Amino acid sequence: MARYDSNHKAATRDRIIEVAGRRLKTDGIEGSGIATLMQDAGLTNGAFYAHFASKDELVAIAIGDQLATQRSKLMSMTLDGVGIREYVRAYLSADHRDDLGDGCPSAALLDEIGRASLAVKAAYGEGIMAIVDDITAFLEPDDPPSARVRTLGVIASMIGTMQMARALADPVQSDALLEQGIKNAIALLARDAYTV
Amino acid sequence: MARYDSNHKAATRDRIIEVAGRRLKTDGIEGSGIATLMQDAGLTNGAFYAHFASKDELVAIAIGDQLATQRSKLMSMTLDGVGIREYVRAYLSADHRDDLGDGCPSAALLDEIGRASLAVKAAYGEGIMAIVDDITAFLEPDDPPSARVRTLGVIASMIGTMQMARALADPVQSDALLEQGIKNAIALLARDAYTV
DNA sequence: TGTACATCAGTGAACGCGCGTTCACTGATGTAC
DNA sequence: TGTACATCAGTGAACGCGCGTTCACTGATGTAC
Repeated sequence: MARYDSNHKAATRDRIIEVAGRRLKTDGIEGSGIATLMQDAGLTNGAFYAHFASKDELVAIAIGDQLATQRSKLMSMTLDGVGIREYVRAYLSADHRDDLGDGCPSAALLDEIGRASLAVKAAYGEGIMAIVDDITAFLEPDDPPSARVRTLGVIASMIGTMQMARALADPVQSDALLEQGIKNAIALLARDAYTV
Repeated sequence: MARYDSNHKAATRDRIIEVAGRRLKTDGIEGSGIATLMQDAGLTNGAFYAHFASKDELVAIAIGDQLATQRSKLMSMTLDGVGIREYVRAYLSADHRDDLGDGCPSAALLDEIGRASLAVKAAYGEGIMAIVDDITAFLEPDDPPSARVRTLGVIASMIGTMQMARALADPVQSDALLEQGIKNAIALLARDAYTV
């Protein structure tokens, strides 16, 4: 193979992490094999261990990367009262429901993360809490200790709604649930913002 | 092997379904192998196909059975305003979070169900909707078409909260989230019951 | 009453396959002389 | 300028293992005569 410029290997590693994030969300952690992940990145299975110590390490990194991507997308929006409602509507949309690969890693993987290694859970916890902190800073700049957990509660509610919408085979029920989920999230956010 | 009385085989089948439900919730669908499931039931792998056509068939049946069990437990309670709050508190408790095997199949498996076969999703949809209908009949006996989806929304919210509580490695955050989830579920129920 | 046979739930070895992981090797390039 | 060697990202075959599934067989019992 060719000799590459100094950042080639790092770029390859980043590419693996990115395509792995997508594949994990589509097929699940246990449903995604090393050979498939590497093929997605245009490589063969053997090269994997030149970049990562184990599948578990990649899973932790890829989940952290997915959350970081979600976070920066979120931070590029204006999260005032209007912006947050827009975000809720986009999150609980049929488009998001039907697009696992581009979607939220929590909705795609949360119960598997609960069963995963401590390393994966730690990476997930850090990533989701960074998002929670950012949103909370927008919603309640005074940031009382209880504000973070209220934000987290709304997020958890939205994740459960999306998972349920994906599990229901009946599209009418699924669509109706998403609509209801939007109302619920907005109600909880209002409650959070204006009552203690 | 012995010749058994007429209901022996049906009893064995029921036992497999029951232990499979527990194992699936603990280890996930992809994480549970036939050999392990049969060992749990005190049998060897080969006997599996005398009872079920495939792993997928058992998964669909076991998930349906888990939901039916949950339903009958729920129906043995008085689901008035007080009873439903009690149920929410029991659902979003640390005990439930730490006991996968005896717990809610939705919280344990919902994202995997979303990726599963149509047969599994259909079994899940029927089971969860039966529960939703029962609860709705208690909460809003007039049963307007929108009442079911409001009940489903609260359930989905509780499921997401439980999954998040299980994914967080930090017990302080996890406990706080459960507390918040109880408040949220009760708020959504009140909203559902008294506003349109 | 005693013997031969049918029944059938369950056994356990085997099938091909994909898993995570290892490793000897490749081959295009940069460097040394 | 031309040749020999070092580098190293990536290849692809192989490892032992567990997967879902198949199947010839077991062996305790009930039935037939």
